[in-house]
Amino acid sequence: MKDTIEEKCLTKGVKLTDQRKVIAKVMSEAKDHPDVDELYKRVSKIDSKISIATVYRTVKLFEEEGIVAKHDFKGGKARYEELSESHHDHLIDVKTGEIIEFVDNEIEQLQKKVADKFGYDLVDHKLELYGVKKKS
Amino acid sequence: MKDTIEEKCLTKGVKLTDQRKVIAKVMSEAKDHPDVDELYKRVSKIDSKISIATVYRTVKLFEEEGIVAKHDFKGGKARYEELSESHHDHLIDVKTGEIIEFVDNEIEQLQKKVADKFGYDLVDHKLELYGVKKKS
DNA sequence: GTAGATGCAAAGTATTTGCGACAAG
DNA sequence: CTTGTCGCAAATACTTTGCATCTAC
Repeated sequence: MKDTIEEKCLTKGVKLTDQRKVIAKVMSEAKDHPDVDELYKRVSKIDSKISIATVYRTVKLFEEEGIVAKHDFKGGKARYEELSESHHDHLIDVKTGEIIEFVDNEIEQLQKKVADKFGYDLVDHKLELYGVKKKS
Repeated sequence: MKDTIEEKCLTKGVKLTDQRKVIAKVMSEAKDHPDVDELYKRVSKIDSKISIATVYRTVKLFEEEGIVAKHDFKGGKARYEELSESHHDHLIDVKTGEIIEFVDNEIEQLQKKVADKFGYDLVDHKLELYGVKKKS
């Protein structure tokens, strides 16, 4: 049930090198949404011989295999997170950069309906809310 | 009522140079969501002396002034569109790249509700649907 | 007249890639 | 073995910037 990234690689026939294992571990443990630079820093602490090119190649590979999700939040840098079975969207605090994950099935349904209305089948979607904490 | 980009510049105290007028015109006439390269091409046809640096500087300025919207759709390049009073979201055909604009007030309301639930005031949001045309 | 805009080319970022050496299946 | 991966540095792609010149207001 708890499909780790490593297990998914085996399933999908992705060769499991030492480097990939380290990167998989780092991504699994990440509670945030790190960019490649950040991943590289964390990975380097475990194995300083891993190059940033490998990190780039690996996250791209994982993304193509549907193992991790890539986000292009504001800021130019792509950020990644492990893909779990439970889909969620993001609420981003524009002041602090903090990211809150949420799910809203009602919105999900409406999205399907909209796509349907235009004659499309939804293959993916992205919903980002940008907000500021209330005074209250 | 029909605030042109030029009029908005005057209102906001943005200096109206010849270059900016040309860029404003091109953006106003664009029915699609061009990236800077594409804008530069169109602008060049009108005045070939305008540099791409100016296009970059101008779209950035317009964005900061709230005159145009910047989108980071898949593909690395930022794409722009004139901001009209009517907000809308995007449905992107993953096969053709075609972009359909839509509005769904129900979804808009739910977004506010979600932000509210977490104690946030919504300042912006981004909703992109990616789909493929149905066989039907 | 003066603050701000432009063009050009050089400098930044973020990401990708060619290549010889190397390792997983 | 053989195919695919890695590290490295060079190359790309997109965007920003320093500086001297020019222009809208």
